[in-house]
Amino acid sequence: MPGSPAWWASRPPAPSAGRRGRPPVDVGRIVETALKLVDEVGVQALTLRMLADTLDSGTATLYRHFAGKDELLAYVVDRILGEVRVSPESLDGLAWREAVEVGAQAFYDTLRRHPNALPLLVAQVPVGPNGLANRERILRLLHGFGFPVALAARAFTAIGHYVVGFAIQQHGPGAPGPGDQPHLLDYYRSLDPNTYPATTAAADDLTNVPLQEEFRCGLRLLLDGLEQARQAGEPDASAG
Amino acid sequence: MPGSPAWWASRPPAPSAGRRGRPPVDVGRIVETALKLVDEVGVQALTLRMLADTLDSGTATLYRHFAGKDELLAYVVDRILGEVRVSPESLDGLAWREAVEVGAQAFYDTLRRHPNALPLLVAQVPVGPNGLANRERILRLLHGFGFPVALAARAFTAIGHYVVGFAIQQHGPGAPGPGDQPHLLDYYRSLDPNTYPATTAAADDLTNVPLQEEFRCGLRLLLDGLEQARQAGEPDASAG
DNA sequence: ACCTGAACACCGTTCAAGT
DNA sequence: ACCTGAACACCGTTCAAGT
Repeated sequence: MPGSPAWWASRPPAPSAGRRGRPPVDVGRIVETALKLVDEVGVQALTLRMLADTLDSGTATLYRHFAGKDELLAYVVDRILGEVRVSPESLDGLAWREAVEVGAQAFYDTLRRHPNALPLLVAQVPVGPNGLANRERILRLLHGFGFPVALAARAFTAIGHYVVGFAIQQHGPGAPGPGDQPHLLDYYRSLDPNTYPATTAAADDLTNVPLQEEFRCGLRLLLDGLEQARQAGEPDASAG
Repeated sequence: MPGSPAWWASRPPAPSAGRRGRPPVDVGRIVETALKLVDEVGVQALTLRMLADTLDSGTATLYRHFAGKDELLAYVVDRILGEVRVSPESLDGLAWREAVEVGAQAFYDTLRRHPNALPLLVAQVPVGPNGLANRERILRLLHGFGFPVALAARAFTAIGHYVVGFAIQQHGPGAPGPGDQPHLLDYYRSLDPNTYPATTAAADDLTNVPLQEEFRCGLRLLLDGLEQARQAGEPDASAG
């Protein structure tokens, strides 16, 4: 089912109203609660039993709204992508690079709010409504600034990869938290300088860089390359 | 344990020789077999029972060599990173961009050989011996071409993100295989052109691009940006 | 001293029995 | 007609009992 986008359109029947005074168990509340639990305990620790208990329900009930855990998690991903909000007015008068930076920053900020959910965002192409809407917005922006269709598509992919890749390495589960940061630095420094001279020399730069700065620095590198390709006027100007 | 690099140095005692005619169950053979199974059935489907059966052993035996499944999988990751081999002679006389392209291509080719293992490479900073060696090699190369230490570190991170991000979206589990490709294209085309004009217009470019070409195109965008930063002479030339 | 069968406390998923 | 308790076939991990 995941990997195929068709399932997104075929939703189960509308949920019934809640009874016995409990709030109704509808798709929206399940997804909202699942995201809250993922934020709290992580993707790996989330179980359907835990989710059902939090909803004052049973695991079997969840299967009346979703085909399985994977489908539920796909809805959680789209729920997160819905948080990426950039008001059109805030982009007025900006050059394409600045506008894309605002969008990438908003995406990055959203991902930072849900670090435990990051593993969910890497394994699939998001085909939910919010994922589609975000992509549509960026593609239109780039077209408006003269990007050929093919280059705009590649730019979107490259920028998306960069943001998610950066976020997961810096904030994903397993990434060193503020408390572990010195340990990772110590680890790099403890390596034999004769065997790893470049790594030990760059130890500080591999661990101690302010995140916001490093995020923008790498993003600008990517945008610099895109600007060159745009000016060249065709997507494959630098190839062959 | 994952996320902290210290465990890598503390290995369990050397394994005993095999008995009863079976091949010995040592760390190397466990990791090799685990990688083979991951390649065949995927990360999600790999179970310790399956691994133990393949090794003609029991699950409890695995815990004499690894602290748990996570640690075993970290060894599998480093085993994969050991496949990235670039002979120093093949880089002779190349400009830094060409040399980095060769390295990134070798990394990408290795990942393509193990598409089912890709989810393992995104959630952690590889601190195993092969991961360290690869990073050391690239950092030294960049230093040799005049990259300041900080810029070289960021370049390595950015390029690594790009390669893994590209590979997982194109080849990871859940990504559309050759058989699903037309379905994804049809899905994009089936969207309402009034709601998603840019997405439907770019449908072909989002699904039908030759992979090798798209990989190099995006990589070159990144390298273009890095070249500008290098010429500017300092890592934060474009910032503030 | 080293190995491991069998158990433990779970997990996602299903379905027959309830209301 | 809709919901769900209880079961099913697993999972990663542990430890007492074997050699």
